[in-house]
Amino acid sequence: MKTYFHDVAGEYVRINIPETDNDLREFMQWARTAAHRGPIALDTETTGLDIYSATYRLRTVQFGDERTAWVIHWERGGRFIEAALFVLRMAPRFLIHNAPFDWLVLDEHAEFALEILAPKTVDTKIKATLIDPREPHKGGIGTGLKPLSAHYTDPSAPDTAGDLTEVFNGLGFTKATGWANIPLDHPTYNLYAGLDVIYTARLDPILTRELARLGVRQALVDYEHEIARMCSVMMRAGIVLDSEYASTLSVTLHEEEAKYSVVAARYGVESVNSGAQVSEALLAMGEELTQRTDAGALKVDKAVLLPLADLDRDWVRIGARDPNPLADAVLRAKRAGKWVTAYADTFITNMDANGRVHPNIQTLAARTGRMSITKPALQTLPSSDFMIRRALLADPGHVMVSTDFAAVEMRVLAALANVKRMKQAINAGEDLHDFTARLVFGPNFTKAHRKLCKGIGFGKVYGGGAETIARQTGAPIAQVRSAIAAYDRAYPEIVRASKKWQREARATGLVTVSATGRRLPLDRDRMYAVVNYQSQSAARDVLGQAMLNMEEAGLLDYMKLPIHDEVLASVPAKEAQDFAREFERCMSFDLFGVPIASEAEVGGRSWGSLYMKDAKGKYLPELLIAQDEWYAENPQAAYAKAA
DNA sequence: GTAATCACG
DNA sequence: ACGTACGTGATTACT
Repeated sequence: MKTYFHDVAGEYVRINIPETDNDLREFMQWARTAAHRGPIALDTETTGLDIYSATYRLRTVQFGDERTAWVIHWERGGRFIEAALFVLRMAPRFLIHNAPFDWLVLDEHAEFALEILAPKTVDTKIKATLIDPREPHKGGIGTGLKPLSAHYTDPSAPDTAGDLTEVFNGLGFTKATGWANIPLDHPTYNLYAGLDVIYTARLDPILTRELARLGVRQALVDYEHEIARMCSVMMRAGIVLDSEYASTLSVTLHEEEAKYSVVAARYGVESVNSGAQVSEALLAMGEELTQRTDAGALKVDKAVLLPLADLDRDWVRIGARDPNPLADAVLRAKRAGKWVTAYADTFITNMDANGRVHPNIQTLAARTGRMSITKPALQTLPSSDFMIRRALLADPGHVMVSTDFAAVEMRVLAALANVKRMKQAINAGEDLHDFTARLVFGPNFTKAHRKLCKGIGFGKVYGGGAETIARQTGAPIAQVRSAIAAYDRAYPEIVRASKKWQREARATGLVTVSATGRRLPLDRDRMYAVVNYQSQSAARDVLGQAMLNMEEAGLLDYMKLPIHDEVLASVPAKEAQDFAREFERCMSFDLFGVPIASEAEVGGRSWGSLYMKDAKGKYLPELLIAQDEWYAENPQAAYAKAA
C-alpha cells in the first residue's frame, strides 16, 4: 500500500493506494464499515471528457469519507476492478460531485448501469447549485469542487484539476494529453484523485445544513436528481448522425464561405470576421455607419449589414436600394463559416464509433435553472433553414416528434401573478394577443395592434422598456408608451407582482424564490429582471414536471433533447401518432388555474424534416421527399402533410 | 482574457 | 426618481 497524508482544514487526512490483494481486502473491509456509517464519496479519473471516443479509458475509481480516501487503479484490471465493483454494488449511498459524468463513465467503461448507481447517488453539485447557481465570475460561490471547498470547508483547498495541468507540462504533456498519459503511480495525480473524494465527503453535510437553513425543500433536491438521471439516459443514447450528409454539408459550406470571402477580399477585407476591417471598407465605399458597440467600435452586425445589402430579416431582396456587394458577401461568408464550424464540423468531431453524437446536457446551467446543451450546442441550431438539423436522425425505424408548449412563459406569468383577465382568456381558449389587443385598442384593433401587444407581452416577460419594444415591433414610441400604460391597466397584477417580488428579494438578500422553492439570485442594478427570472424559472419547472410525466408514461427511452419549451423524441414510425398524443398529454396540465398546453408535430427520419416549410409554415412535399428518407419511402405522407 | 458576433428559446 | 429586453454556447479577432 502506498499512503499519502495531506492537510485538509487543519486536519491530517490519509490517501491510500492499494497495490496488493491484501491492500484491496483492507479497502473492502473499510468500505463495509464506512457504508454503515453513511454515504461513500465516489469519483473517477479518466483519459478526458469525451466519454464515447474510441480511445477513452477509465483510469482510477476513488472512494472515501471525510478522513480517508482510496484510489483504486482500475486500469490495472483483475482484482482492482473486482474490488471497485464490489464496493459499487455493496454500498447503498454514494456522494458524487457532478454525478452525471461519473454515472456515464461507469456505465460505459465499467459496465455499471446508471440505472443502478443513480438512485443511490446524492450529487453535491446539484445541492450547491440550488444554494447559489452562479459561477464566481458572475458573483456567485461557484459550482466546481474547488471553489465550493474553498468557500465552505478549506480556504487552502488546492485546485486539483488546475494544478495537474502544471504537472502535465512538467512531464512533457499538455492539458489535453496529460490525463491519458500521466503515469498511474504519479504521486500528485494519486494525491489529488484522493483529495477530491475527501472534499466531496466534507462538502455534503455542510450543503445539507445550508439547504435546511435556507428553507430549500428536500423535494426540490430529489426532483433535480430525477431530472439529472433522465438527462443522463438521453446523453447515453445520443442521436444518430447522418455522417455522409454532414460531410457533404461541411464541404458545401466551406466552399460557400470561401466563395464570398473572395468577394470580400476585392474590397480590401482580408477577414470577414474582423469588424474593424469590414467597417473601414464600408466607410470607404461611402456607406454611413452610425450604431456603436458597447466598447465604442462601429457596429457591423447582421442587423446593420442586412439593410445595406437590401435584404430583409429573411434575407429576401427589399428593392429599396442598390445592394452593397461587400455587405452581402460578408453576411453570406460569415453565416456559412459559422454554420460549418459551430454545427456541421462539430457534429462530425463529436461522433462516436456507432455514428452517434452524445450531447452534454447540463440540467441546471442558467441561474434561472434552465438547462443547456453543449458539444454540440443542440439547443441553438438554425431554425430558419432545415439544412443543419437535417444531419440528425431518429433511431433506425423511427421518426422525429417534436412537442412544444404553447406560449408557456406568458401562461406561466399569468399563473404566477394570478392575472385575472389573462387567465379567463386562456381558459376560454382565446388567442391571447387578440384578446389583449381588444382590451388595449378596442374591438376594431388591427394586425399592427396585435403585433404591438405581442411585443409588449414579450417586454413583460423579459423586462424590456418602451424603446426596445418600439425597436422590435416597429411601432412609434408614443404609441408604444400609451399602449404599455393601457396594458398595465388591463393586467394590473403583473405590475403588482413585480413590485412584490422585488420587495421580497430585497428582504432576503437579493434572492427571489420561485414557486418550486428555487433560489434565483438577482443583480442589485437589474431588479426589474425579477419578472423574467420568475417566468423563466417556472417554465423550466413546467418542462421538468412534463419530463417526470414522460418517464411515468414509459417515454424516457424515446426522448432525445429538452429544448426549454420543447421535447424532441424519436419514436417508432408506425406508432408515431399515438406517441405524439402521449407526449402532448405529458406536456398538458393545470398550473394554478392556467392550462399549460402543448402541440406535437410528427416528422420523418431527420430532425430537419420538421423545418422543411415555406415562409407561411406550410410543409414542402417535394423537399420532404428529396431530403428525408422516410418521406422518400412514404411520399403520400409528404403530400398529406402539405394539404 | 475581452469584445463582438451569431445561433437558439 | 427613472428606466433597463432575459437566459444560454461557440467562434474569431485582437490585446
